Amino acid sequence: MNNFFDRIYDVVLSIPEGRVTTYGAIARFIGSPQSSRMVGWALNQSFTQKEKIPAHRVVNRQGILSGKHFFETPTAMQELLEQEGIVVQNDKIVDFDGVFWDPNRPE
DNA sequence: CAGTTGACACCGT
DNA sequence: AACGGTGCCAACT
Repeated sequence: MNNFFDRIYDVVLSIPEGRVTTYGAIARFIGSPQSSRMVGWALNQSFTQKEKIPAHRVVNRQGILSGKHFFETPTAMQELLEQEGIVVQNDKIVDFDGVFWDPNRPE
């Protein structure tokens, strides 16, 4: 079925609270570093999936909340990240490097 | 069945 | 350093 997406979901769900990851990191984890776009696609479908995907923990390589527009409210993603303890400013994670979590290198 | 899109990333200018 | 254009894989129309 969604073998590809399922793997992406598994990674996203593996993101610890207060941490975030990038599309490139996930794409590389699934074995397709060039398929970063697929990660975004999977997260787009994540809303249709039964499983709850913390898409707010996934940002682009710049640490910018690129998908905030996809949430119910444009501020929902930022609010959620702030709840996790992540500092977000101007739709961008301030200490992105500090909260960045690599699926291939969990600590 | 074929064409276009898509929450990105990387290289070149 | 910043901006623009190209490349990638799979799904959607």
